[in-house]
Amino acid sequence: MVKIAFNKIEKKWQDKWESQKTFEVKESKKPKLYILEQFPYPSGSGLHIGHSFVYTIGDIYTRFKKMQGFNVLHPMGFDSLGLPAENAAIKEKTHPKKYTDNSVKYFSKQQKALGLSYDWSRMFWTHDPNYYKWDQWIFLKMFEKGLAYKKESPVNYCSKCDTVLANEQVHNGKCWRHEDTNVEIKHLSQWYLKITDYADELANFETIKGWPDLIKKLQKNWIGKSYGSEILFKINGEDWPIFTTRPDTIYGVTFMVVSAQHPKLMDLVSEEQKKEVEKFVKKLSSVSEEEIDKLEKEGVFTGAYAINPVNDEKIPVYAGNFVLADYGSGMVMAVPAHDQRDFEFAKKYKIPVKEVISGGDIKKQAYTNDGKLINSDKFDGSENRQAIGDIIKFLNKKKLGKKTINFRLRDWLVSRQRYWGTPIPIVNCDNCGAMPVPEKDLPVELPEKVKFGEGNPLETNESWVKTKCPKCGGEGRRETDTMDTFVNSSWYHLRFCDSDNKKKIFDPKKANYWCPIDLYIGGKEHACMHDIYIRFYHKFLRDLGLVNTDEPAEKLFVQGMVHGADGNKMSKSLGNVVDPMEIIKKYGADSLRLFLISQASPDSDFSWNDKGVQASNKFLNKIIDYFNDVKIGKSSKKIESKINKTIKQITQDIENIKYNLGIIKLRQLFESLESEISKKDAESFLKMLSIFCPHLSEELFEKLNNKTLISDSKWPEVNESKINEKLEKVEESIDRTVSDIMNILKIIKEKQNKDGKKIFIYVTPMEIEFYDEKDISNRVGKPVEIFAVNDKSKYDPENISKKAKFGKPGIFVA
RNA sequence: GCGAGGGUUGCAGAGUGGUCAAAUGCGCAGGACUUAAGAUCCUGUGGCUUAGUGCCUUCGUAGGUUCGACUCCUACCCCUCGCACCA
Repeated sequence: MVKIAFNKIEKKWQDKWESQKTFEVKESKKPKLYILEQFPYPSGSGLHIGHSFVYTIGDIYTRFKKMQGFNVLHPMGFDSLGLPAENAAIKEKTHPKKYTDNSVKYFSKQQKALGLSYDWSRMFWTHDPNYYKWDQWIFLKMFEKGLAYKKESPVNYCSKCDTVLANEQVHNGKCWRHEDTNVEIKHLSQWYLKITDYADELANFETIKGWPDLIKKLQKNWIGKSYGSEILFKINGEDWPIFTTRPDTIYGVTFMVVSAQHPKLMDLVSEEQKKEVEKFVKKLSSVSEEEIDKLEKEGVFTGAYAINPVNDEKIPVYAGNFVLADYGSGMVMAVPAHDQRDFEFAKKYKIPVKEVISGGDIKKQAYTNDGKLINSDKFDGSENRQAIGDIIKFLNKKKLGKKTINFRLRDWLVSRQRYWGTPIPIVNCDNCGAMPVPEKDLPVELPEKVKFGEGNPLETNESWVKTKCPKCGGEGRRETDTMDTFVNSSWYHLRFCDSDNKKKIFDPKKANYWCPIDLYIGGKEHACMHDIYIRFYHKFLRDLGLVNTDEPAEKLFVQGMVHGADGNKMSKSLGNVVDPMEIIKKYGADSLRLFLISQASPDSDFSWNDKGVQASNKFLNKIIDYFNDVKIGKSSKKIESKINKTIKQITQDIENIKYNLGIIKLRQLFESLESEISKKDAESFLKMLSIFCPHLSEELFEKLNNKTLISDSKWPEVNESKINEKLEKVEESIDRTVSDIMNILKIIKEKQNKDGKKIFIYVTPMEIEFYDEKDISNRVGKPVEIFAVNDKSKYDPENISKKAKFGKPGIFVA
């Protein structure tokens, strides 16, 4: 027995793929394919099992398609700007750049240990100024087109850190570093990207037919296109627009609610109510919608009154904790009789409830069904659905209302008051305002010398902040906000097409050759954010004429989550985390890869299972043993049939990314392999195995005296004429016969306390050539004799051969 | 709270209208090999029954549709993901 040390051969083949540039590609006449897994944030703790899983899924598909003759682009890079590097700077006093560079090194080393088929020559990281230069360039293009603009909006703020906090840094309303400090709300003027200009196009899913329904549903609800009306209410002589889908209930409005986080809230508040409103606002901390929904609905009277445009009624305005400042106009009209949330609020603050749609009983709860209007002046008696249009027409004439489409999707707030992100290329000048940095001055590089831990780090480097206004040449100050790191990952798929380009963001010719991504693989947690942002950016770059496709990806594949062995999400606190590197060390990368994709369907969640990896490892060891002993010569008809059938099935399974089912077929094929097979069949088996377990397959392929790489070889083709269904049927009946014999043996042991000594089998003459005495004897553990039913010399004391049928031989146990 | 997905036999998981007591792997049991253990191989693995048969119960819980449901519908319970400054 020649044992193979997995770790040794893995290194050997990884080095060969690298030195032979096996997976490096360039544009060619061959049909192209672009396969991309969402690139990772290189966290300091290294690769986790979920990473190994996604990369393996993409790797298998890449190797498969390459062998089928496609020109496959499969790149990898690092989304390396982000909060963890900055947190490390604060907590561990390392510089984010140093922290990140180390992480990237560590991370890519671990990725290589998995034997992934990347074109590493295209690798980049987003904290490289050569990359984020183009983030800035896109920002300037958006600014030029009015898609980047400034607006005031609320943020979480810790007075002790003197810093804006991420949601993640807020724990139960307190700062992550100062448990005794309440997080406050502060309003800052911040940069937004006008993604809503693309909302309508993003809400069209015809262009992404290859995406899973679940993602399309999530995006649809997230974008939330709704048809309604905008109605103007006057408050202190000023117009306040509100959005509603129910203008039919406008006569039932008994109060208004403005978001407690609304930047103009204090303008409304009367002197008498000021103290109370301030107290109320101070209590609020988070800007998260999730929190808002879970909160008890509370409010406080502002002292202001709005005028209902249909009847000039005076309506009290409340500040509420459940209205979003960013959605619509940050104010809603409340109709307690016909909206449950408004109803509960009205009961709580003893606000009148006015019924305007008949048909319900509004004493205990709101009536939300249809009916005829009442208490609605001239609209009394009309059906409420009908009234929606009529009331809008009426308001439209007075220029106080109009039909409108509203999106739940909000503009993208990209400003971050943090260091480790792309600097926003703007110079603020007292005379000229916010001026774009000229293209020739890009990139605006992050200064290395800054202080962490208090305030916005960029503001601590005065010499960086101070600059000249690009327009008037006077004194200017650089924008110290950096961009949300989601910006970096919104167009990286295009940079991969031409990652070395020093002059342009990318060469459109190259991008148009490779795009769209044919298979994009990622997690469902990105459905509403990244997966929408990347579509938005792609469309924007299309409108600049840089790409000629409407969508970044033809097909999206959403992989499942790997849970801990206890079924829970892997987490340090639960102690159920599995480190892929330890598994590789112990069992080899091939075993890990095989386990990850054979355990469950790649698109469904599954739980880690130590025994499962061992089983994969065991399977590979059996394969090694087999190839040590096998005689390369001629294959039997049975094996030829099996091999070809397996090729046919497995090709389909891989195409459908049902790798788990493919592995089962490969295992079944392996179980039936015989001690002698042809070189071609042996190679076909290895080729099918190679996309899952590339290292071992290369090694065994080499042992078959091949000088070339299995990774460069051709995917086996099906020879339909070799597939023999009759053979397969016979095999099934042999299995059934063995099982029947075992059953009979069991029964006579139990009933008659008799041990069967010898088995006699009577088979039809047509089948007898397939029945092998030694094989069956081996399986049932008793001597076996097989006769044809028409054999005159057979031993058959009970005349059982008479009962034998095709596919069901007679059995006599002596 | 809202939106999306899911709950299958001891475990991990296949299976979306009949061919399902339900693939495959693990675990467990019996047998072969071995001085023995391990590895490997064979067989079995819901219950009862039977010389290879037949019957009963099961796919989160409770109902419903259907000649027939793990698969379709309704309600409820539980789990996972997302909710806009984590990536």
